[in-house]
Amino acid sequence: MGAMPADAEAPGRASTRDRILEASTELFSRQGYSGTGLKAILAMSNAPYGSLYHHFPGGKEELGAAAITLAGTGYRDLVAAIFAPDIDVVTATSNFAEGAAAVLELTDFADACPIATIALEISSTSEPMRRAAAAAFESWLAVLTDRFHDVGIGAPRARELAIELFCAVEGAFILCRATRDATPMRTIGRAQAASVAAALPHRVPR
Amino acid sequence: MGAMPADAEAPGRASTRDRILEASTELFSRQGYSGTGLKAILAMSNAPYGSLYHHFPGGKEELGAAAITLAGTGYRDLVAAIFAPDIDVVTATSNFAEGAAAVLELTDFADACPIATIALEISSTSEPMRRAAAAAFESWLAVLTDRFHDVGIGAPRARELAIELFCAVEGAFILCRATRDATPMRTIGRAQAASVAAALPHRVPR
DNA sequence: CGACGACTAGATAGATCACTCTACTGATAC
DNA sequence: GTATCAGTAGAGTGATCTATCTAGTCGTCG
Repeated sequence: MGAMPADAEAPGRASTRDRILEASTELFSRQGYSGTGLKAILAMSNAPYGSLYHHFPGGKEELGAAAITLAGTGYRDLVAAIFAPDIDVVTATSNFAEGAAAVLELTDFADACPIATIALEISSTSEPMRRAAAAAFESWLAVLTDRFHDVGIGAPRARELAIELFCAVEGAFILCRATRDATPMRTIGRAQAASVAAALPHRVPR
Repeated sequence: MGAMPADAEAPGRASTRDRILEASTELFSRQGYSGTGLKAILAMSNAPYGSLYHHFPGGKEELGAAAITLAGTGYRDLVAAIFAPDIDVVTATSNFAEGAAAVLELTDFADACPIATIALEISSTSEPMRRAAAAAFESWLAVLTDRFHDVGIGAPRARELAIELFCAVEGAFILCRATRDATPMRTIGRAQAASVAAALPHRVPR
C-alpha cells in the first residue's frame, strides 16, 4: 500500500508540504493572492516546483484554498482560546480586540486577519477558494455563537452578536492597516464589549 | 502657454483619462490591484498604452492611487446623500446597510466597498496607495462624524460611532461576499441603528 | 536484489506582466 | 507657414508568471 513517510511527525523539521502551506498563508495574507508568486512561496519554504505540484496537483488555486483552510483553523483555535470557558465573555471580547490591536502595532500593521485579504480578492473569481474562506469564517462564528449561547444568551441573539463582533473586528483591521493606527480596533473593542454585556441575561447580584 | 484641450468637458464622450480611471476603479475593486493587468484596463477604456503613461507617468501605482481617490470621493458623496440633513440619522443608518445589502444581492455579491480590497492588498507594500486609501476612509468618517455631531452627539462619541459603523459595514462586506449571503449586512444594520439611537441626546417628547 | 511509489529537484515552455519607445495627429501660438 | 505641445497609437522589451516535463533520490516491500 505504498510507503508510509517516516517523517510525518518528524520533530526537527516540518514536512515539505507543511512548510509550503505555512509560507503560503503568511505570504498570501500579507501580499494577497495575486500579488504572491509561487516562486516566492517556494523560496520561503525551501522547496522545488516538483514538490509543490506533487502535493497540490490543482496548482495555485488548490494551494490557496488549503492555505485559507489552514489559516482558518489556526485562527479559530486562537478565538477559542481567548473565549475559553473559564473567562467571562465580556473580558474575552475586550481581550480579543486589545490583542488584535497589539499585534497590529507589533508587526507594523502587517499581521491582521490572515484570510480577509484573499477572501475579498477571490470571492468573485474562484469558487473553491471562496468556499474555503466561507467555511473558515463560519467556523469562527460557530465558536463565538456557542460561547455566547453557553453564558445564557438565546441562540438567535448569540449568532447576531457573533456576526456583529466578527464584522467590527474585520472592518477595524481594514481601517487600522490603511491608517496605520490601532485606535479603531480599541474603539470597536469597547463597543462590542458593551454589546455583549448588554446581551447577557439578568445579572444576579452576587 | 500650450494648448487648452477643447474636449475637457466634451458632452458626448468622457475624456480618455476619465475612462481609464473609471475602468481602473471598477476592475481594481472587483479583482484587486495585482489581479488586474493594465491591458484589461486599457481594453475596457478603449485606450492605448501611450495615453495611460501620458496621463499617469507614475505607472500602475499612480493609477491605483488615483483610482482609490476617485472611488473615495464617489463613495463619500453616496454616504453624504444617504445621511442627508433632512433624514434622521437612525433611518439613514438603516438605509445605508439595507442599500449595501441590496446592491450586493443585485450584483451577485461583486459590488461592495470599492476600496477595501485594494486597501488590504497594498497597505503593506505601497505607501502612496496606502495614503490614498487612508484619506478616502477618513473622508467618509468625517461625513458621518459631522452628521452625528449635528444631531447633538458629542464630538468624541460622534467619531466613535462613525468608526463603529464603518467597521461594521466593511466587515459585513467581507462576510457577505465570502458566504454569498447578505444577512450579516442586515444584522449589523439593525445593531448600528440601535447604537446610533442610543447615542442620541435625550429625546424631547414632542 | 529489483521494482515501485512517494517525494525532491530544477530546467523549460508559453503566456502575460509592467513598461518604454518611436511615430503620428491635430490644435494652438506666433 | 512653422514650431510647439498635448494627446493618441501600438509595436517591442525584458522580466516574471504559472505550469509542465524529465530525471533523480530514498525507503519499503516482494
